[in-house]
Amino acid sequence: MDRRTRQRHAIQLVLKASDRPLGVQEVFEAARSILPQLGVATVYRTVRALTEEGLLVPVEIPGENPLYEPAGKLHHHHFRCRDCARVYELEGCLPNLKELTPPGFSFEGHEIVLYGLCSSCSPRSAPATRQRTRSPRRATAARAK
Amino acid sequence: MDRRTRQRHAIQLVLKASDRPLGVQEVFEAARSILPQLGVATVYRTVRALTEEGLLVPVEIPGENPLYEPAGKLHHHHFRCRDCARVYELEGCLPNLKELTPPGFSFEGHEIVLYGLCSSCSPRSAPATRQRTRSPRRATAARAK
DNA sequence: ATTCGTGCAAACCGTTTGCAGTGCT
DNA sequence: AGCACTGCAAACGGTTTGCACGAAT
Repeated sequence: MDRRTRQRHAIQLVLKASDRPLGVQEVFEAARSILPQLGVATVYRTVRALTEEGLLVPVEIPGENPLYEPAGKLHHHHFRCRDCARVYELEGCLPNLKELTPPGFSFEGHEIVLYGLCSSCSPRSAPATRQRTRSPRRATAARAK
Repeated sequence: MDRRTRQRHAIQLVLKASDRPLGVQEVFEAARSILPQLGVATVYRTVRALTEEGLLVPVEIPGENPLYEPAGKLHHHHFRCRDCARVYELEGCLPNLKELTPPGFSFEGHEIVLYGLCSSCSPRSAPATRQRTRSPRRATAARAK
């Protein structure tokens, strides 16, 4: 995966321009508005390649299809809005995680996901810019061999 | 879902007898040894029903198919062994989770998953009972409407 | 006797893959 | 020109669903 193609460029652009992790379908739709003839398979292949090259990091939210964000960010976790389903980046982490590890087990990594309502979807302080995304796209799909 | 059928009984039995959350496929195989004519669809339907009835709780490990465990346990999280892929129950939780919530967001829940090697798979202290499960079953599958 | 639950197979849907054509280099 | 990358469509694999049979009440 070393050539500079339009499609690869468009896909990277979309992901870099987003302030939140995106799913393959979202990337596909966004990139398609730049490059109409783009196919989904290419998005899958490219996202996978970029991930293997270390330029992209998969963000796995339990029960959902994987999202992707550009690599190189500081260690962080995510917040998922139960209303608009968007996933936001969180700052910081917790210090005592390792303490949960049972004796005899070795601790290597962790994942934390917070759930709730984002500021746009909170009943009280709904800002003017309340563009809901209402993205319920979910799908029973596979997880690769 | 109110009748006491053999299959429902077998499925509940398998899940109750396990010390760790199980996937649908695992439940299927185990229950099948009790009730050979059992079909997968029934396992899916029953597990879903039991979950909706509040008797089962789904355990979602990022990037994997959902597992299920009997409801009624104390609040806890899970540890996934990167070698044998088994998922273990952890005790306890962390107190400061809410602090990670950004201003304007409302905190409702959280999920924590630890990764590493379980005691059976740790290089040093491998106990005699080292029955590896090496379960690489993973699959690109859907997540249902 | 009813009617719910089951088993089977087809349908679904996100993801992967084979193949022939396209466009980088 | 050579070959990596793309697009298309078929293949995959876990999960769901329609339908007719079988069993619980």
